[in-house]
Order: sequence, then structure tokens, then C-alpha cells
Amino acid sequence: MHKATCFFMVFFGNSMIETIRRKIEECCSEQGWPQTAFTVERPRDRAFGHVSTNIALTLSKELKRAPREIAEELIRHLQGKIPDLSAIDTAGPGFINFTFSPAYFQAFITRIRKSRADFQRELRGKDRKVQVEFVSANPTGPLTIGHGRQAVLGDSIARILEWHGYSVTREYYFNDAGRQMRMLGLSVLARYRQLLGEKADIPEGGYEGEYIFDIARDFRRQFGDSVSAEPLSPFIDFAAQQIFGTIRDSLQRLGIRHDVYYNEKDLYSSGKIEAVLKELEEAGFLYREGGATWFRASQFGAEKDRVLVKNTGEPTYRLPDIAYHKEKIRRGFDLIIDIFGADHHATYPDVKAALEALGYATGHIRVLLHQFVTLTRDGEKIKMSTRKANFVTLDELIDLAGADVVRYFYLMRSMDSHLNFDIALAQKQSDENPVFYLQYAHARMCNILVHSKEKHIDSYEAADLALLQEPEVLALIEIMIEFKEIMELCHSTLEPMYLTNYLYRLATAFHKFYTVHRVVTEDVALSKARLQLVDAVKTILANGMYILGISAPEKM
RNA sequence: GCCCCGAUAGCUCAAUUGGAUAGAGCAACGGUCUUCUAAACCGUAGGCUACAGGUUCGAUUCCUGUUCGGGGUACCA
Repeated sequence: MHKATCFFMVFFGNSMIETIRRKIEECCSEQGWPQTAFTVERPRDRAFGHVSTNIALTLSKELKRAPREIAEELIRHLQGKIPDLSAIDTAGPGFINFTFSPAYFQAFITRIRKSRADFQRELRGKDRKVQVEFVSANPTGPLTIGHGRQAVLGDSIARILEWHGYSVTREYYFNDAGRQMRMLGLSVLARYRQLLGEKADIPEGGYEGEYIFDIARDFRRQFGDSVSAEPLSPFIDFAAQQIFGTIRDSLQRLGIRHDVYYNEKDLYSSGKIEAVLKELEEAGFLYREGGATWFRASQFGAEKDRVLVKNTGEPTYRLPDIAYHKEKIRRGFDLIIDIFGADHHATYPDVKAALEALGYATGHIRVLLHQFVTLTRDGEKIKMSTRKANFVTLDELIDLAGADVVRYFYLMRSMDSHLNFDIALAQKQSDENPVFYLQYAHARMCNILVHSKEKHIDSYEAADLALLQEPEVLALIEIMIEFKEIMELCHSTLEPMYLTNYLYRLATAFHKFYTVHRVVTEDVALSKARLQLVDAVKTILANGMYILGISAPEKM
């Protein structure tokens, strides 16, 4: 590729940072200076220019010269080689700071308005299939606030991937067999008998929530008063179906829908459990002890071996997990993302070890663990448990705060940190919540555009963008340009939080601009230029809010 | 014991993966609407980044140890 072509692509492909980096590298090699690791980045403080590099600092050791001296020499060589620059200077211990000219920023307005929803969109995931598994709660009770975090996180991660062009399958894996479901059935049975006036107790380890009563009542309405305790399956099936309905409804309220509900039972009925067990057996990774079947996990780094089949003949959860992941791999996804709560952190290594023992590649599986949600009420922690009745459900939370607020709250923090949800705060959040701050910014933008029409500025397509000069305007555009970088970060870390924080900054920059500068005025030329600006910000804000799954109202 | 997360302003959290003077929002105090939405903006105050070492020109960020919280370490899921 010709140098000129390459330069064109890099520069107009947005990354001024890359251009500067390349020019510095060229200069250094012309000087015969050694290659060294250095950064080219946006400094925190605007006083240090728009982009800053530490190259002189990192070179100083190898060249045995003062960093400032190197910086000044480098600046002399860089003069005139980078377009749209208004200044290059050195400061502090020897940083080189680059300041861009307004023209650089102005050019972005046109680009944003041209590409709209596709602005800075890079289809890294084009022709790539990704599966995101999340929520995966067993149908034993309504979704809790903890599930809510995973639900919103998973859906936004899916949206981030979709934005990058991936073809995404949202998947929900659930277990509708086994001990927990039996406890559910017994719990419903007990309530059913109580409804019939009989004496019956919830079994040890059963579910005591109020919702079990509701299910028993519905069950009685549908099947009458003479259903016998054996077999238990009608109770289990009915309860599971009811609960699943409420789970789907809760997710739906948050705008979340799964493409595939994968049922653990299918792993049994299709013989996949047997098959993977046989595979492990034949490979020599299993042995029997105490009537149970063990997997030699310690050969793969685990501190001890694990039971796959209990001495009762019933598999532990690990075995279906292994079979399920083998199935995920078989289905041919390019990327497999598992989202689990922190309590699952010990289980994945076993699954991975088993898959690797069988020779399956697991490099494309990414496990994301999110920390717990702590619920507080008036500063006091509330312990959550599905079995006992003392938990707040996701539905109750949505009732309290609304879907947009709930989604935003869940996406405000990195998944590595605990999320503190103060119920009292959530309730009074109605008018001081950050989500409204974003939505208000969007509504303001829409309102300005409507207002301009009323003022008979029908079209602002032809505008002189060179009129966009003020510091508040340039600061705003600078943040708009950052969008690409933020999306890259979201893609590599799968942390929607970066986008949440970014949009907040974008809204702040807009509100500040709005307060200082009036958009629609008697000065028609200036008005048109500013209308283009507003239109461009609105595009980016709306794109970002869509990815977070938060509505962007036109009026508030 | 071992493993995984966390510890930053009174509270809840940031700090774009090692940069220059650590920033926001709440809460407190003061200011700004005859003009596109004041759900906004501006200002004041608030810090030994849990503690002790180490690496580096440079550490909230990386390493080691300690303390305190949360979660694991099941023939529960």
C-alpha cells in the first residue's frame, strides 16, 4: 500500500492518535533512535493539549539526555508534518502536547451526520456468531435483584456485540429437573394441602415465599381438590410453568428477550449426558469411589477431584454443565460468553478442565463474573434468599424505579464491584437520578430542533461549520469523537459501564454548552451551524442510550 | 488453610488499563430563568487513594505482605 493511501485511511479513519504515533515513530527512526514503548493519549487536563505523548521521557534513559531536550528536538522535526494541528509544545517533565485546530473538530460534525447510527461503527464481529448466556435462573421463584444485574448486564453486552456486527444468540439455560425442582413441587403440595384444610408443612429446604401460595391456589382452581401427592410431577410442572411465565414477564419489562431457552432435561433425553460421560470414561479421566463417579480434576490444576455422578446415581450439576458446554462448542459459535454471579467462580474451571481433557478448544469461551448486589434499606443490609420470603424481587424494583432507571443503575458500576442498591434512594430517585440527566439532554436536543422549524429555519443542511469555535463547542465535539474509543473499550472488556460513564460526560458537555450558547437566534448562519452540532450530539447520545437499552424520549 | 472480587471525599462511585494539580453525583452552603425545557448551569467546602514495603523518570493503577468486607472452596445449583 502506498504511504499516502495509508496516511489517508488512518487520518480520516478518525484516529489522530494513530497518526501522531506513526509520525513520531518515523521521526525517531530517521534520527536513529532506539525503538521504545511510549504512549500517545488524551491527557486529563486540557491545559496539556488534546493529545499528549511521553516519548521523550521513555527515550531519555536510553539516550542519556534530558527529556525536555529530546522533546524540543522532536518537536522541531514534527513541525508541519501533521495536519490540523495548531500547536505542538513541551511541558512538565518532558511531555509533548499536541493541540488541534478547530477545523479538525468541525469536520466531525459532517461525518457524524452522514453516517448516523453507524457513526464510528466498526464491524469487528462481522460474520461472527456469538452466544451470550445469561440469567439462567432455575424456575423456583421470581427473579431477584441479583438476577436483575445479570439480566441487564447480559443484554447490554449483547447489544454492544450487535453494534459491532456480531450475530448474537441470547441464551437462557435452566434446570427443570433435580432436587431443587422436587423441593419446589413439595412446597406447592404442602400449600395445596393447607388450602384444603389439611395439616402440612413446607419440607426442610423448601420454598416459603408467598408466591408458592398463589401457585397452589391456581393449581387448585385448575385441577380441583383431589389431586394426590403421587406423582409429584404435576405440581412441579405446573409451578415451573407459572414461575417461568413471571420470569419472562419481568425480563420483558426490561426489554430483554432470549432467543434460546435451553433445557437441562434435553441434555438427558438426547443422550448428551451419557455421551460425555462415556467420552471421559474412555479417555481414562474417571474412577469410582464410594459408589460415586469421580473426575480427575486435580490432574488439571484443581485442588481436588470432583464428583460427577453421586452414589445415588444422580449427576451433580457439573456433569450437565460439561455436556452443555460441549454442546455450545459443537454449535459452532465463534465466541461463547457465560455470565455468572460471583458464587459460580469455582465451577467454571472444572468444566473447562473436562472439556480440555477431551481435546476441545476452549479459547473462545469467555466467562464474566459479576459481583453481588447488596440491598440496603435505610442503610441496613437486607439478606436475600429465594427460599425464605425476605427478598425484594426484580419486579418490585421495576415498580419502584421504572425500567430505565433500573437498567441504568445496573450499568453504572463495573461488574467487579459490589452493587449497592438502596431501596429508599431508588424510590426518591424520581427527579435526581442520573438517567433523567441523560434523557433530559436528549429531550432538550429534540426540542431545539423542533423549535428551529417554528422559527422558520426549515433546513440547516447548508451551514458554515467554521462558525463553531467556542471552547464549550470544541469540548463537546471532542467528547463526541471519543465515542469510537469507548466502544472499542466496551468491546474488549465487555464492560457496559464505560459507555454509561461516557454518555454522562457527553450529556454534561451538552448541558454546559446549552447553558452558555443559545442555538436558535437571529444570526441564521450561526444557528444553522449550531443546529448541525445539536443534531450530531443527539445522534451519538441516542446511539449510546440504545446500546444501554434506555429510552431516549423526545419530550420530558 | 486455599481461590476469586473489592477497599479512593460524610455516602455511592469514576479515573479510558502506569502519566502532569485524583474527578463526578448525592448530602451541606451560596449564586444563575422577561430569550430554544432550571430534571439545567456556576461557585464554596470536603482526600496521607485501608496499611507497610517494592518495581519505575512517574503508582489509585503493577508486584509482595498485612488488615477489613463480600463470594467460593459440596455426593446443593
